[in-house]
Amino acid sequence: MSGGGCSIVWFRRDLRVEDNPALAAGVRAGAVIAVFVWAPEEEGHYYPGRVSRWWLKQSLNHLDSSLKSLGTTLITKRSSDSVSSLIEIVKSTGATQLFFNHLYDPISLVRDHRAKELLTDYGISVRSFNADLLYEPWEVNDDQGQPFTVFSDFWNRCLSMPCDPAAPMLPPKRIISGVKPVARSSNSLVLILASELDHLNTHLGDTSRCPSDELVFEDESEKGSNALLARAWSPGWSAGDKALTTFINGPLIEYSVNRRKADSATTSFLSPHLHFGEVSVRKCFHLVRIKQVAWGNEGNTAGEESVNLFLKSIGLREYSRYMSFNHPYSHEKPLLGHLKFFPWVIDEGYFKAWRQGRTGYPLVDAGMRELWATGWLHDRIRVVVSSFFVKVLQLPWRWGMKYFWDTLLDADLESDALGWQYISGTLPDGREFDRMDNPQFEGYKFDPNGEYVRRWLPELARLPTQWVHHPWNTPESVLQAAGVELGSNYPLPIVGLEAAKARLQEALSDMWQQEAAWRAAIENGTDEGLGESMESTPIAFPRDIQMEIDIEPTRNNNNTTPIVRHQEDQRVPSMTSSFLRIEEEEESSVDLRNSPEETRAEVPTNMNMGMDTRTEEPNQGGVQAIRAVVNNARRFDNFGLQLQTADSSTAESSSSSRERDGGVVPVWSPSSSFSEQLVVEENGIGSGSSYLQRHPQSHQIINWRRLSQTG
DNA sequence: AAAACGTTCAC
DNA sequence: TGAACGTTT
Repeated sequence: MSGGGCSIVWFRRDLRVEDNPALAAGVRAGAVIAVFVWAPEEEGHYYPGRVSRWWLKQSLNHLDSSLKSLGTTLITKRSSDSVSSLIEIVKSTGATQLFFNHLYDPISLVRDHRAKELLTDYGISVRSFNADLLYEPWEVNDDQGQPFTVFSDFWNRCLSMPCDPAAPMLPPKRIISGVKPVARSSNSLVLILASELDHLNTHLGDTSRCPSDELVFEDESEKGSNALLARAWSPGWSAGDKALTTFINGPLIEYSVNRRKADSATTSFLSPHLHFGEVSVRKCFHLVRIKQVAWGNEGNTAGEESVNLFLKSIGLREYSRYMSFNHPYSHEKPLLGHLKFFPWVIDEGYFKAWRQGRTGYPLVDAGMRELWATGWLHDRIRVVVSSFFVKVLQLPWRWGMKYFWDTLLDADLESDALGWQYISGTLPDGREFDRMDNPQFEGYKFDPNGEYVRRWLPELARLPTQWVHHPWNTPESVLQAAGVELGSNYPLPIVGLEAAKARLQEALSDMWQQEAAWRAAIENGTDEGLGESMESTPIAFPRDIQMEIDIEPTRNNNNTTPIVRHQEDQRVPSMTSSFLRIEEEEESSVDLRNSPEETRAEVPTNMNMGMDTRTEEPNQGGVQAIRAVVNNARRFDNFGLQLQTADSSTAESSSSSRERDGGVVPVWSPSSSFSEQLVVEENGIGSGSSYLQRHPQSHQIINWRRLSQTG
């Protein structure tokens, strides 16, 4: 035991006892205080949605009972500031160490770093681990030591790393509790236990001074809907483990064949378990690999192919963290900068029709109804509905992403950001913006027999398969026989595909013009005005959208209102009933104002940072993370919460490294004034030349495709 | 056996 | 749309 004190194991999205390095370290170090802090206000816009909160609640209960059977309990805290809560726990328990596992979203990057700094200052020994990824983002680089910019290259490298991902660890056999159990009711057994523990560990902390808060994850209105979820899903790590085994021994082998069916029960259904870290990705990877080898030996190529495909989806999850780490704005800003100039259609009516599954395109509508009803959507259908959203309706992608966030059971900021950016054509390897998918064709591809559509759109149930994916040009007699009355029973398409295509072309040429003008303005050094106006005109978003599907049919299909476009990437709509109200100014102030180089923030310019990656130095992404966080900090400031990073609008980042299982983890610390040079200098590289000078293309829109080809 | 042609699927 | 793969000539 080190130092006689006990350690805090801070659980977050790693709600498992198996293969949990932070927990293992805590157990190794002695007595453990397991803690979960619920501070959703820290997430800003991304207050978790109803179904996601439901899952979390179940998962925490499950973890608590697992911990209890191992000898301790989960202390839960309600907080508006995780780090302060940790400090309070330290004070009340006398803990001397803190262990936690890494997260990679921008808010976590900074929050966790702040936790490290403050608690270290407090004399606490802090260590953090990788529990969420096969490899840490900073471990995967190209031959020049730069982060990859396309998925396939990234994933190929992951699969050919010199070391295999760490083998999963076994769960601890027993945990010595760092807190004395408190007798909530007068339970003599608990008291006996407590005295026993006292006997064993005289230095133990005292939970009576560190009681758990009751965490509230649902309000009365949500309880009914949540009750249904339990029929279909079992949150918690052991159910996740079971799901993993079931999948690997069953549907995995057919994965490649079945993946095109919209409603097949052949996906892994692991995503919510993975989101909350109930299932270890590494364990998943190793088990799947074992199967792959076995099938390889048998010459089962279909099985091998399935494994490759499944691993690829694991890879995309990895890549989403990788992107988030390297480009922390990717959940709110397009990575290819020109999309900033796309004239999105601001039409709440379209948005509502999409959410309610009343667009007039059966496959899209079926998907949206399923999402609303169940919190689940097959991966293929996610692509269909989001592509429709962006290309046909041309609604701002972040509205759609936010809706996914609010409604998906496996809502995951990093994965969803990657998905939507991919769909929106804002990634170098994403699909082209001007390619429009046809929901009718996709319908026959993914739902050839119309079963999926009929399940979720009962009004079309009697339509013959031949017509079920395009009721708009179905003969009147057939419609009548099927009891479909277009425009009342089921809507006509709210936007015709041909019209949408024309509109898209127009919008794109508009976008390129704007982009060219912007670029010209920059070259003339007069970008201030344009940039300023761009940033300062956020589009107001409807505040209280009723997400309930109202029964009244949408009759106004012939949309006569002129299309409103806006030259700005959207504010994220705030649809959840978070008490945190986001005010106008904070969103658009993704402030790129203080330093000139900030104007290229959405373009990843860190591709040719000449730094030595052997030192595992965090790249530019970390710096951007800090910026993002400073913004968030400011956001919190508006609500009277205090974050130490918030006081300066510019942040300096310095980096240092800490040991981690023999490896080195980049640690980011925001301090008083921004200087990217410092980062470089601390590396002992390229001192003197500023980041900007080394990046002449920083001010330009980079053609990523070209770049990635030549590179 | 190489080339031309068709099919499929994009993260 | 075009890269990758499979099939045909």
